[in-house]
Amino acid sequence: MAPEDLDSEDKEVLSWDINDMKLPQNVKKTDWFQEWPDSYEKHIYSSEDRNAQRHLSSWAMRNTNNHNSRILKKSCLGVVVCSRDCSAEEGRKVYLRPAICDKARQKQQRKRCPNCDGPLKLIPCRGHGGFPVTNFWRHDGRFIFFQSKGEHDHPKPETKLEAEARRTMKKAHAAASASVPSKLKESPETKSLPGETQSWGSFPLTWSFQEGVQLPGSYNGRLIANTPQQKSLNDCLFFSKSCCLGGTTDLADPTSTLGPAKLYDKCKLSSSWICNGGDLLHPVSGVFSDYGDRQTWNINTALGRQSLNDNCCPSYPFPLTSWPYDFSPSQSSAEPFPQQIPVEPPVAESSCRPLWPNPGSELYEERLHVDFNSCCPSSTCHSPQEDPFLLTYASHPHHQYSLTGKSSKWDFDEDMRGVGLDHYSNEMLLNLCPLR
DNA sequence: CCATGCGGGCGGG
DNA sequence: CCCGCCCGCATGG
Repeated sequence: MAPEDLDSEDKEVLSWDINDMKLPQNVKKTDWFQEWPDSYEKHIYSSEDRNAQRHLSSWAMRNTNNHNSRILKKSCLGVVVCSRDCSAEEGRKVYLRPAICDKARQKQQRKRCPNCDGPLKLIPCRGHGGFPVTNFWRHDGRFIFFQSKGEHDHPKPETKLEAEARRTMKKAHAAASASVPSKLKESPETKSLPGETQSWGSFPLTWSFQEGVQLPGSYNGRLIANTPQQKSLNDCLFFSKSCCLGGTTDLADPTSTLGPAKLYDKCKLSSSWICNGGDLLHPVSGVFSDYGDRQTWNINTALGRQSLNDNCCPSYPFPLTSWPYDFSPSQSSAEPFPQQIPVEPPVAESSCRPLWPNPGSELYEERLHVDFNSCCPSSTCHSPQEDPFLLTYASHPHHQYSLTGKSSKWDFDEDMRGVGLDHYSNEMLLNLCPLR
Protein backbone atom coordinates (compact mmCIF):
# COMPACT_ATOMS: atom_id res chain seq x y z
CA MET A 1 0.00 0.00 0.00
CA ALA A 2 1.88 2.75 0.48
CA PRO A 3 1.67 4.50 -2.50
CA GLU A 4 4.44 6.06 -4.01
CA ASP A 5 7.20 5.21 -1.84
CA LEU A 6 6.57 1.68 -1.83
CA ASP A 7 6.08 1.52 -5.42
CA SER A 8 9.27 3.07 -6.24
CA GLU A 9 11.05 1.01 -3.77
CA ASP A 10 9.39 -2.03 -4.91
CA LYS A 11 10.38 -1.31 -8.36
CA GLU A 12 13.89 -0.88 -7.38
CA VAL A 13 13.84 -4.06 -5.51
CA LEU A 14 12.40 -5.85 -8.43
CA SER A 15 14.32 -4.40 -11.28
CA TRP A 16 17.88 -5.04 -10.28
CA ASP A 17 20.27 -7.18 -12.20
CA ILE A 18 23.14 -9.03 -10.69
CA ASN A 19 25.50 -7.03 -12.85
CA ASP A 20 24.30 -3.65 -11.77
CA MET A 21 26.80 -1.37 -10.20
CA LYS A 22 24.52 -0.86 -7.30
CA LEU A 23 22.03 -3.21 -5.96
CA PRO A 24 19.01 -2.19 -3.90
CA GLN A 25 19.62 -1.74 -0.24
CA ASN A 26 16.20 -0.69 0.73
CA VAL A 27 14.96 -4.19 0.75
CA LYS A 28 12.14 -4.59 3.11
CA LYS A 29 11.66 -8.23 3.01
CA THR A 30 14.14 -10.84 2.19
CA ASP A 31 13.19 -14.04 0.48
CA TRP A 32 13.20 -17.41 1.98
CA PHE A 33 15.89 -19.52 0.63
CA GLN A 34 14.91 -21.26 -2.56
CA GLU A 35 16.14 -24.73 -2.91
CA TRP A 36 15.21 -25.26 -6.52
CA PRO A 37 15.45 -21.94 -8.22
CA ASP A 38 14.50 -22.15 -11.84
CA SER A 39 13.48 -20.01 -14.70
CA TYR A 40 15.19 -16.73 -14.39
CA GLU A 41 14.45 -16.10 -10.77
CA LYS A 42 15.90 -13.35 -8.67
CA HIS A 43 15.96 -13.43 -4.92
CA ILE A 44 17.32 -11.25 -2.21
CA TYR A 45 18.32 -13.17 0.85
CA SER A 46 19.47 -11.96 4.18
CA SER A 47 23.21 -11.97 4.47
CA GLU A 48 22.62 -14.12 7.47
CA ASP A 49 20.88 -16.83 5.58
CA ARG A 50 23.18 -19.73 5.90
CA ASN A 51 22.02 -21.42 2.79
CA ALA A 52 22.52 -18.32 0.82
CA GLN A 53 25.89 -17.80 2.40
CA ARG A 54 26.91 -21.12 1.11
CA HIS A 55 25.43 -20.53 -2.25
CA LEU A 56 23.53 -23.73 -1.98
CA SER A 57 21.10 -25.19 -4.44
CA SER A 58 19.56 -28.58 -4.70
CA TRP A 59 20.46 -28.56 -8.35
CA ALA A 60 23.97 -29.81 -8.87
CA MET A 61 25.74 -26.55 -9.52
CA ARG A 62 29.42 -26.19 -10.05
CA ASN A 63 31.54 -23.14 -9.79
CA THR A 64 32.24 -21.43 -13.08
CA ASN A 65 35.00 -18.96 -13.59
CA ASN A 66 33.53 -15.73 -14.77
CA HIS A 67 36.61 -13.75 -13.94
CA ASN A 68 34.66 -11.57 -11.59
CA SER A 69 35.45 -11.98 -7.97
CA ARG A 70 32.43 -10.05 -6.93
CA ILE A 71 29.90 -12.25 -8.55
CA LEU A 72 30.03 -15.96 -8.00
CA LYS A 73 28.77 -17.85 -11.00
CA LYS A 74 27.74 -21.47 -10.97
CA SER A 75 26.46 -23.64 -13.78
CA CYS A 76 24.21 -26.68 -13.62
CA LEU A 77 25.64 -30.11 -14.15
CA GLY A 78 22.33 -31.74 -14.94
CA VAL A 79 21.37 -35.10 -13.51
CA VAL A 80 22.72 -38.62 -13.69
CA VAL A 81 20.24 -41.22 -14.87
CA CYS A 82 20.25 -44.87 -15.84
CA SER A 83 21.05 -45.22 -19.48
CA ARG A 84 18.58 -48.02 -19.67
CA ASP A 85 15.91 -45.88 -18.29
CA CYS A 86 15.07 -48.58 -15.82
CA SER A 87 12.32 -48.17 -13.33
CA ALA A 88 12.15 -49.38 -9.81
CA GLU A 89 8.95 -50.23 -8.26
CA GLU A 90 6.26 -47.88 -8.73
CA GLY A 91 7.89 -46.41 -11.67
CA ARG A 92 10.58 -44.76 -9.72
CA LYS A 93 13.44 -43.54 -11.74
CA VAL A 94 17.02 -43.05 -10.91
CA TYR A 95 18.04 -39.44 -10.68
CA LEU A 96 21.38 -39.17 -9.12
CA ARG A 97 23.16 -36.01 -8.24
CA PRO A 98 26.17 -35.36 -10.42
CA ALA A 99 29.33 -35.03 -8.42
CA ILE A 100 30.47 -31.46 -8.38
CA CYS A 101 34.13 -32.28 -8.49
CA ASP A 102 35.19 -33.07 -12.02
CA LYS A 103 37.25 -35.97 -10.97
CA ALA A 104 34.56 -37.40 -8.80
CA ARG A 105 32.08 -36.96 -11.61
CA GLN A 106 34.19 -38.97 -13.94
CA LYS A 107 34.36 -41.69 -11.41
CA GLN A 108 30.70 -41.50 -10.91
CA GLN A 109 30.13 -42.09 -14.53
CA ARG A 110 31.95 -45.28 -14.37
CA LYS A 111 29.68 -46.66 -11.78
CA ARG A 112 26.51 -48.53 -12.49
CA CYS A 113 22.89 -47.98 -11.95
CA PRO A 114 21.96 -48.85 -8.46
CA ASN A 115 18.74 -50.25 -9.64
CA CYS A 116 19.58 -52.35 -12.68
CA ASP A 117 23.32 -52.23 -12.77
CA GLY A 118 23.22 -50.72 -16.20
CA PRO A 119 25.47 -47.89 -17.17
CA LEU A 120 24.71 -44.50 -15.90
CA LYS A 121 24.70 -41.43 -17.97
CA LEU A 122 24.76 -37.82 -17.25
CA ILE A 123 22.11 -35.66 -18.73
CA PRO A 124 23.62 -32.26 -19.09
CA CYS A 125 21.62 -29.19 -18.45
CA ARG A 126 20.91 -27.18 -21.53
CA GLY A 127 18.33 -24.90 -20.21
CA HIS A 128 19.97 -21.65 -21.05
CA GLY A 129 20.22 -21.32 -24.77
CA GLY A 130 21.62 -24.77 -25.09
CA PHE A 131 24.01 -24.19 -22.25
CA PRO A 132 23.67 -25.03 -18.62
CA VAL A 133 21.46 -22.94 -16.42
CA THR A 134 23.60 -20.48 -14.52
CA ASN A 135 23.18 -19.10 -11.03
CA PHE A 136 24.82 -15.92 -9.83
CA TRP A 137 25.47 -14.95 -6.26
CA ARG A 138 26.56 -11.58 -5.07
CA HIS A 139 26.96 -10.38 -1.52
CA ASP A 140 26.21 -6.75 -0.99
CA GLY A 141 25.56 -5.09 2.29
CA ARG A 142 23.18 -7.01 4.39
CA PHE A 143 21.93 -8.99 1.50
CA ILE A 144 22.88 -11.77 -0.76
CA PHE A 145 21.51 -11.36 -4.24
CA PHE A 146 20.72 -14.36 -6.32
CA GLN A 147 19.84 -14.55 -9.97
CA SER A 148 19.31 -17.59 -12.15
CA LYS A 149 19.34 -17.68 -15.91
CA GLY A 150 17.70 -20.45 -17.86
CA GLU A 151 15.16 -23.11 -17.11
CA HIS A 152 16.34 -26.56 -16.20
CA ASP A 153 15.40 -29.00 -18.88
CA HIS A 154 16.00 -32.14 -16.92
CA PRO A 155 14.65 -33.80 -13.81
CA LYS A 156 15.77 -32.75 -10.44
CA PRO A 157 18.65 -34.76 -9.11
CA GLU A 158 18.77 -35.95 -5.58
CA THR A 159 19.53 -33.10 -3.27
CA LYS A 160 22.82 -32.44 -1.72
CA LEU A 161 21.54 -33.74 1.51
CA GLU A 162 20.22 -36.82 -0.06
CA ALA A 163 23.45 -37.47 -1.80
CA GLU A 164 25.37 -36.95 1.35
CA ALA A 165 23.10 -39.14 3.29
CA ARG A 166 23.50 -41.81 0.77
CA ARG A 167 27.16 -41.54 1.05
CA THR A 168 26.98 -41.71 4.75
CA MET A 169 24.81 -44.65 4.63
CA LYS A 170 27.01 -46.37 2.33
CA LYS A 171 29.90 -45.90 4.56
CA ALA A 172 28.03 -47.02 7.52
CA HIS A 173 26.83 -49.92 5.72
CA ALA A 174 30.16 -50.89 4.52
CA ALA A 175 31.54 -50.63 7.92
CA ALA A 176 28.78 -52.55 9.38
CA SER A 177 28.85 -55.26 6.92
CA ALA A 178 32.46 -55.54 7.26
CA SER A 179 32.39 -56.00 10.87
CA VAL A 180 29.27 -57.75 11.18
CA PRO A 181 27.94 -59.80 8.57
CA SER A 182 24.76 -58.89 7.65
CA LYS A 183 22.86 -58.08 10.28
CA LEU A 184 22.14 -54.74 10.05
CA LYS A 185 18.95 -54.19 9.39
CA GLU A 186 18.84 -55.23 6.13
CA SER A 187 16.23 -57.08 4.95
CA PRO A 188 16.84 -60.37 3.87
CA GLU A 189 17.33 -59.66 0.51
CA THR A 190 19.24 -56.90 0.90
CA LYS A 191 22.31 -58.02 1.78
CA SER A 192 25.03 -56.27 0.66
CA LEU A 193 27.80 -57.50 -1.08
CA PRO A 194 30.93 -57.50 0.50
CA GLY A 195 33.01 -55.29 -0.92
CA GLU A 196 31.97 -52.73 -2.81
CA THR A 197 28.76 -52.38 -2.86
CA GLN A 198 26.20 -52.35 -1.01
CA SER A 199 23.37 -52.62 -2.36
CA TRP A 200 20.55 -51.09 -1.84
CA GLY A 201 19.63 -53.58 0.09
CA SER A 202 21.59 -52.81 2.56
CA PHE A 203 20.62 -49.70 2.83
CA PRO A 204 17.75 -48.68 1.80
CA LEU A 205 17.12 -47.52 -1.23
CA THR A 206 14.37 -49.36 -2.04
CA TRP A 207 13.23 -49.76 1.21
CA SER A 208 13.57 -46.42 1.85
CA PHE A 209 11.09 -45.70 -0.40
CA GLN A 210 8.61 -47.65 1.30
CA GLU A 211 9.47 -46.44 4.53
CA GLY A 212 9.32 -43.15 3.25
CA VAL A 213 5.91 -43.63 2.62
CA GLN A 214 5.31 -44.48 6.04
CA LEU A 215 7.01 -41.68 7.37
CA PRO A 216 4.41 -39.45 6.66
CA GLY A 217 2.36 -41.10 9.04
CA SER A 218 4.70 -40.87 11.68
CA TYR A 219 5.41 -37.55 10.86
CA ASN A 220 1.98 -36.61 11.19
CA GLY A 221 1.69 -38.21 14.35
CA ARG A 222 4.44 -36.33 15.47
CA LEU A 223 3.19 -33.22 14.37
CA ILE A 224 0.02 -33.67 15.77
CA ALA A 225 1.29 -34.87 18.83
CA ASN A 226 3.48 -32.13 19.43
CA THR A 227 1.65 -29.84 18.03
CA PRO A 228 0.55 -26.89 18.35
CA GLN A 229 0.72 -25.70 15.12
CA GLN A 230 3.60 -23.71 15.44
CA LYS A 231 5.51 -26.23 16.92
CA SER A 232 4.68 -28.50 14.37
CA LEU A 233 5.68 -26.15 11.97
CA ASN A 234 8.87 -25.88 13.50
CA ASP A 235 9.31 -29.44 13.57
CA CYS A 236 8.31 -29.62 10.18
CA LEU A 237 10.71 -27.12 9.17
CA PHE A 238 13.17 -28.65 11.16
CA PHE A 239 13.31 -31.68 9.68
CA SER A 240 13.37 -30.12 6.97
CA LYS A 241 16.39 -29.11 7.75
CA SER A 242 17.34 -31.50 5.83
CA CYS A 243 14.52 -31.41 4.02
CA CYS A 244 13.59 -28.17 3.73
CA LEU A 245 15.57 -25.43 4.08
CA GLY A 246 14.03 -22.65 4.74
CA GLY A 247 11.70 -20.64 3.69
CA THR A 248 10.23 -20.80 0.69
CA THR A 249 8.26 -18.46 -0.64
CA ASP A 250 5.26 -19.98 0.35
CA LEU A 251 6.00 -20.25 3.79
CA ALA A 252 7.90 -17.49 4.64
CA ASP A 253 7.72 -15.21 2.00
CA PRO A 254 5.72 -12.39 2.85
CA THR A 255 4.36 -12.33 -0.41
CA SER A 256 3.34 -15.71 -0.19
CA THR A 257 1.21 -15.24 2.66
CA LEU A 258 0.99 -18.56 4.00
CA GLY A 259 1.03 -18.33 7.65
CA PRO A 260 2.18 -20.80 10.04
CA ALA A 261 -1.06 -22.33 10.33
CA LYS A 262 -1.22 -23.02 6.76
CA LEU A 263 2.11 -24.38 6.76
CA TYR A 264 1.21 -26.60 9.39
CA ASP A 265 -1.67 -27.73 7.48
CA LYS A 266 0.45 -28.40 4.65
CA CYS A 267 2.72 -30.49 6.55
CA LYS A 268 0.12 -32.21 8.29
CA LEU A 269 -1.70 -32.59 5.41
CA SER A 270 0.09 -34.59 3.71
CA SER A 271 0.65 -37.47 4.75
CA SER A 272 3.12 -36.60 2.76
CA TRP A 273 4.52 -33.91 4.14
CA ILE A 274 6.33 -33.38 1.43
CA CYS A 275 5.77 -30.33 0.08
CA ASN A 276 7.57 -29.29 -2.73
CA GLY A 277 7.52 -25.88 -3.42
CA GLY A 278 4.11 -25.39 -3.23
CA ASP A 279 3.02 -28.63 -4.37
CA LEU A 280 2.10 -31.17 -1.96
CA LEU A 281 2.72 -34.56 -2.49
CA HIS A 282 1.48 -37.69 -1.70
CA PRO A 283 3.84 -39.94 -0.49
CA VAL A 284 2.87 -43.01 -1.72
CA SER A 285 1.51 -42.12 -4.75
CA GLY A 286 4.06 -39.87 -5.67
CA VAL A 287 4.27 -36.43 -5.65
CA PHE A 288 3.81 -33.76 -7.89
CA SER A 289 6.73 -31.75 -7.95
CA ASP A 290 7.12 -29.07 -10.10
CA TYR A 291 9.60 -29.32 -12.45
CA GLY A 292 9.71 -26.11 -13.66
CA ASP A 293 6.40 -25.51 -14.55
CA ARG A 294 5.43 -28.82 -15.45
CA GLN A 295 4.38 -31.16 -12.98
CA THR A 296 5.90 -34.31 -12.60
CA TRP A 297 5.61 -37.02 -10.38
CA ASN A 298 8.39 -37.60 -8.42
CA ILE A 299 8.65 -39.62 -5.64
CA ASN A 300 11.77 -38.31 -5.02
CA THR A 301 10.30 -35.31 -4.35
CA ALA A 302 8.05 -36.83 -2.26
CA LEU A 303 10.43 -38.67 -0.42
CA GLY A 304 13.12 -36.70 0.05
CA ARG A 305 14.11 -34.29 -2.10
CA GLN A 306 13.45 -31.59 -0.35
CA SER A 307 16.27 -30.67 1.22
CA LEU A 308 16.81 -27.29 1.44
CA ASN A 309 13.98 -25.56 1.06
CA ASP A 310 11.06 -26.99 0.06
CA ASN A 311 8.53 -26.15 2.23
CA CYS A 312 7.94 -28.97 3.93
CA CYS A 313 9.26 -31.73 5.20
CA PRO A 314 10.90 -34.37 3.94
CA SER A 315 10.13 -37.48 3.74
CA TYR A 316 12.56 -39.67 3.45
CA PRO A 317 12.45 -42.74 4.81
CA PHE A 318 15.03 -43.82 6.63
CA PRO A 319 16.27 -46.86 5.87
CA LEU A 320 18.18 -47.94 8.33
CA THR A 321 16.70 -47.61 11.22
CA SER A 322 15.77 -44.51 11.59
CA TRP A 323 17.81 -41.91 11.77
CA PRO A 324 17.72 -39.16 12.91
CA TYR A 325 18.24 -36.14 12.45
CA ASP A 326 18.60 -34.28 15.17
CA PHE A 327 18.72 -31.06 14.96
CA SER A 328 19.09 -29.82 18.04
CA PRO A 329 22.43 -29.56 19.06
CA SER A 330 24.20 -28.57 16.34
CA GLN A 331 22.30 -26.18 14.82
CA SER A 332 22.76 -22.93 15.50
CA SER A 333 19.82 -23.34 16.82
CA ALA A 334 17.85 -20.76 17.34
CA GLU A 335 18.35 -18.98 14.42
CA PRO A 336 16.88 -20.87 11.96
CA PHE A 337 13.46 -21.01 12.19
CA PRO A 338 12.50 -18.04 13.66
CA GLN A 339 12.47 -16.09 10.82
CA GLN A 340 10.78 -18.09 8.56
CA ILE A 341 7.87 -18.95 10.18
CA PRO A 342 7.02 -15.69 11.14
CA VAL A 343 6.49 -14.67 7.93
CA GLU A 344 7.85 -11.57 8.37
CA PRO A 345 11.22 -11.25 7.77
CA PRO A 346 12.21 -8.07 8.68
CA VAL A 347 14.33 -6.61 6.53
CA ALA A 348 17.49 -7.84 6.29
CA GLU A 349 17.94 -9.18 9.35
CA SER A 350 15.17 -11.01 9.60
CA SER A 351 17.14 -13.40 9.65
CA CYS A 352 15.49 -15.54 8.28
CA ARG A 353 16.97 -18.15 7.14
CA PRO A 354 15.81 -21.24 7.06
CA LEU A 355 16.40 -22.81 9.67
CA TRP A 356 18.57 -25.15 9.49
CA PRO A 357 19.85 -24.18 6.69
CA ASN A 358 22.68 -25.11 5.70
CA PRO A 359 23.87 -26.99 7.94
CA GLY A 360 22.41 -28.96 5.91
CA SER A 361 25.03 -30.32 4.43
CA GLU A 362 27.55 -30.39 6.80
CA LEU A 363 25.69 -30.31 9.77
CA TYR A 364 23.52 -32.53 8.36
CA GLU A 365 26.03 -34.95 7.72
CA GLU A 366 27.39 -34.79 11.03
CA ARG A 367 24.23 -35.23 12.48
CA LEU A 368 23.50 -38.06 10.55
CA HIS A 369 26.33 -39.85 11.78
CA VAL A 370 25.95 -38.86 15.09
CA ASP A 371 22.52 -39.31 15.24
CA PHE A 372 22.50 -42.54 14.03
CA ASN A 373 22.05 -43.61 17.37
CA SER A 374 20.09 -41.07 18.60
CA CYS A 375 17.44 -41.12 16.48
CA CYS A 376 15.58 -38.42 16.65
CA PRO A 377 12.47 -37.52 16.93
CA SER A 378 10.27 -37.92 14.96
CA SER A 379 11.34 -39.64 12.76
CA THR A 380 10.26 -37.78 10.48
CA CYS A 381 12.74 -36.42 9.09
CA HIS A 382 15.19 -38.55 8.51
CA SER A 383 16.90 -37.66 5.90
CA PRO A 384 15.63 -37.76 2.82
CA GLN A 385 18.39 -38.87 1.27
CA GLU A 386 18.26 -42.25 1.21
CA ASP A 387 15.98 -43.17 -1.19
CA PRO A 388 16.14 -40.47 -3.18
CA PHE A 389 19.43 -40.84 -3.85
CA LEU A 390 19.21 -43.12 -6.20
CA LEU A 391 16.18 -43.05 -7.38
CA THR A 392 14.10 -40.61 -7.75
CA TYR A 393 11.40 -41.88 -9.06
CA ALA A 394 9.36 -40.32 -11.26
CA SER A 395 7.08 -42.11 -12.87
CA HIS A 396 6.47 -40.32 -15.68
CA PRO A 397 7.99 -37.25 -15.04
CA HIS A 398 10.73 -37.11 -17.14
CA HIS A 399 9.18 -38.15 -19.94
CA GLN A 400 7.02 -35.42 -19.52
CA TYR A 401 9.60 -33.09 -19.37
CA SER A 402 11.08 -34.24 -22.26
CA LEU A 403 8.08 -33.82 -24.03
CA THR A 404 7.40 -30.61 -22.90
CA GLY A 405 10.33 -29.01 -23.12
CA LYS A 406 13.30 -29.80 -23.75
CA SER A 407 13.33 -32.74 -25.16
CA SER A 408 15.08 -35.41 -25.36
CA LYS A 409 17.91 -34.70 -23.88
CA TRP A 410 17.90 -37.73 -22.38
CA ASP A 411 18.48 -39.65 -25.25
CA PHE A 412 21.34 -38.13 -26.48
CA ASP A 413 22.33 -36.04 -23.99
CA GLU A 414 25.49 -36.75 -22.88
CA ASP A 415 26.95 -36.14 -25.92
CA MET A 416 26.22 -32.81 -26.10
CA ARG A 417 28.43 -31.33 -24.02
CA GLY A 418 29.69 -34.25 -23.27
CA VAL A 419 32.67 -34.46 -24.61
CA GLY A 420 33.95 -31.60 -23.20
CA LEU A 421 32.80 -31.79 -19.88
CA ASP A 422 32.71 -35.08 -19.03
CA HIS A 423 30.75 -37.51 -19.99
CA TYR A 424 30.27 -38.60 -16.96
CA SER A 425 29.29 -41.79 -16.87
CA ASN A 426 28.16 -42.48 -13.85
CA GLU A 427 29.60 -43.28 -10.96
CA MET A 428 28.98 -41.58 -8.11
CA LEU A 429 25.81 -42.59 -7.43
CA LEU A 430 26.64 -45.77 -6.93
CA ASN A 431 28.89 -45.10 -4.43
CA LEU A 432 26.35 -44.43 -2.30
CA CYS A 433 23.98 -46.55 -3.44
CA PRO A 434 24.18 -49.89 -3.00
CA LEU A 435 22.20 -51.34 -5.24
CA ARG A 436 24.26 -53.00 -7.40
C1' DC B 1 37.14 -38.11 -0.90
C1' DC B 2 34.83 -34.48 -2.26
C1' DA B 3 32.42 -29.88 -2.12
C1' DT B 4 33.65 -25.14 -2.99
C1' DG B 5 36.10 -21.07 -4.40
C1' DC B 6 39.53 -18.80 -6.97
C1' DG B 7 41.81 -17.50 -10.86
C1' DG B 8 44.92 -18.33 -15.06
C1' DG B 9 44.35 -19.57 -19.64
C1' DC B 10 42.12 -20.95 -24.09
C1' DG B 11 38.91 -20.76 -27.74
C1' DG B 12 34.59 -18.97 -29.98
C1' DG B 13 31.37 -15.47 -30.83
C1' DC C 1 34.39 -8.28 -24.25
C1' DC C 2 31.54 -11.91 -22.88
C1' DC C 3 30.95 -16.63 -22.21
C1' DG C 4 31.80 -21.48 -21.51
C1' DC C 5 35.03 -24.41 -19.92
C1' DC C 6 39.45 -26.92 -18.60
C1' DC C 7 42.90 -27.13 -15.10
C1' DG C 8 45.41 -26.67 -10.95
C1' DC C 9 45.59 -24.92 -6.27
C1' DA C 10 43.76 -24.32 -1.76
C1' DT C 11 40.56 -24.92 2.05
C1' DG C 12 37.51 -27.37 4.86
C1' DG C 13 34.59 -31.10 6.28
